[in-house]
Amino acid sequence: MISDKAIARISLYRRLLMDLHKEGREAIFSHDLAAIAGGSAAQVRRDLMAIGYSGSPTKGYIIDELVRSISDFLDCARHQNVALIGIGNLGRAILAYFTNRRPNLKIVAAFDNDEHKVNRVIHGCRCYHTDDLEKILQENDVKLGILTVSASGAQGAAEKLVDAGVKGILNFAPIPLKLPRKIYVENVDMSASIEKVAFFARKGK
Amino acid sequence: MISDKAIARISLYRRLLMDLHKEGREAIFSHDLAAIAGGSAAQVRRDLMAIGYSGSPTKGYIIDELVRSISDFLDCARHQNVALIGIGNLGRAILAYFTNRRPNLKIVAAFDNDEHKVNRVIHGCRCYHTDDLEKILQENDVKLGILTVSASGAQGAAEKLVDAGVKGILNFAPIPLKLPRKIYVENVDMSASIEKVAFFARKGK
DNA sequence: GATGCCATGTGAAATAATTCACAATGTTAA
DNA sequence: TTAACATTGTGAATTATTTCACATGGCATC
Ligand SMILES: NC(=O)c1ccc[n+]([C@@H]2O[C@H](COP(=O)([O-])OP(=O)(O)OC[C@H]3O[C@@H](n4cnc5c(N)ncnc54)[C@H](O)[C@@H]3O)[C@@H](O)[C@H]2O)c1
Ligand SMILES: NC(=O)c1ccc[n+]([C@@H]2O[C@H](COP(=O)([O-])OP(=O)(O)OC[C@H]3O[C@@H](n4cnc5c(N)ncnc54)[C@H](O)[C@@H]3O)[C@@H](O)[C@H]2O)c1
Repeated sequence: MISDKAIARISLYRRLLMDLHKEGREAIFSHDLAAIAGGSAAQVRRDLMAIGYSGSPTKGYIIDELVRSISDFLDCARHQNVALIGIGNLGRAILAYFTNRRPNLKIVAAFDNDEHKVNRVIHGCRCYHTDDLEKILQENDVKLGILTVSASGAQGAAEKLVDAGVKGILNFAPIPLKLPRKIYVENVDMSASIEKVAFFARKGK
Repeated sequence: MISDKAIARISLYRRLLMDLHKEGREAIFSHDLAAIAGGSAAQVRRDLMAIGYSGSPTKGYIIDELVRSISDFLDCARHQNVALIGIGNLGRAILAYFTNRRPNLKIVAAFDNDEHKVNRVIHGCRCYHTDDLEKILQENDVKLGILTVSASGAQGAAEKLVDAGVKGILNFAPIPLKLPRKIYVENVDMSASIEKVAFFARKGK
């Protein structure tokens, strides 16, 4: 099985390649992509090996073909719907950002338990009360969730998502979730990130 | 040298331990902390070995002592000032969040190149024009930066930070920065994170 | 049409991270 | 007092990830 680090890099490659493609660039060598992505050429080649795309030793990788290969590998055939739980500061920022960005992943519904936030439309996304979560998720075939509720609500909200059939969660709350093993959870721990920066900026890596 | 993954976990341990301390808990065993933090007992013990704190085989780790040990290890003696560049949706969410949260890391100034955003005070933080960045950072002895500008502005803004003496950057822009090796950069790539979730939720890990 | 050049793809080696497993230790209970 | 017990700290083993290094092959140049 491919590592999650590799998937993150491949996702980054795609984004960078799409930019290059827009600028009219047609092909790229592993060491150039590595320089742009901040890795090594060997690592780029290994990652691309995993997705089963072959470049040519003389031209390198043909950018539009490679982007397509990455998409075949990463994306689901049909697009996947995403729910966002917790329409606070961070949740709204994420809503604004993801709107019309990745065609393959679409935030189709947002939830909060604060009455002031439900029944509004924020950045084109309808907001519901968490009480309606299971119903709305099943209506929209949602299998992915982004969790941006406060720490105290995170575990409960995550369980609601799982009960509603969600298979993967991107968790921004600063606590680990206890969920069945089969649910894939990715934690984004910004507090740890800034502390890492403070530590290594001081001590050197 | 200690790994950056270990630092992230240690930062998480501290947060969890502080919560437990508030709830009145006095001591904890490695396997209990592991269960809460979502890791293995052996890993907890290894991590704590790195910071030089020893528990007792019968009581486990004394929580307030351990928190102090972690802080001695992670934190700078004096608190460290942080600058935030890019007062957009994400920047404001981060400002709101970090205000009065970590006493040791304080966002003391925010910057943007949009005239509408400068000279305001957002969540208690004064906003300046990026033209004044170097001056303000040196006046406030800022060595850390959080970068939340749009992708197109990220490289330039990062260079401004480095010129102003910043040693570590937490980068939310979706492109890798090209900076001198000695600058520590931590990238938070939310797009890659959600694509990871989509991938592994579908394929299984 | 040979030759040199350069980049790919990939086994193998190296390095990094995690887990195993157990001696050492202090506590409790008989 | 002593035996049984649970947990720590840590060398060693294991597993994961990255890097090395080179055979292979296409293309330009002579
Ligand atoms: N904003 C940041 O920069 C930042 C940084 C690090 C971590 N986080 C974490 O991200 C999460 C969100 O942060 P934020 O700044 O947006 O917080 P916030 O307080 O602005 O928003 C939290 C939202 O969650 C809602 N909520 C709380 N409990 C809920 C529940 N059980 N069900 C449904 N909705 C619920 C609240 O009504 C609120 O709208 C928090 O867990 C926070 O710790 C945020
Ligand atoms: N919001 C999210 O959920 C999210 C998710 C993933 C990545 N990001 C990334 O985080 C960054 C910020 O996202 P956002 O949603 O806050 O965007 P935003 O457009 O709301 O804010 C960007 C801010 O940066 C400022 N800016 C642009 N160029 C600048 C420069 N050279 N100097 C100073 N200020 C400058 C703009 O004036 C604006 O205020 C972007 O790079 C985005 O790609 C955001």
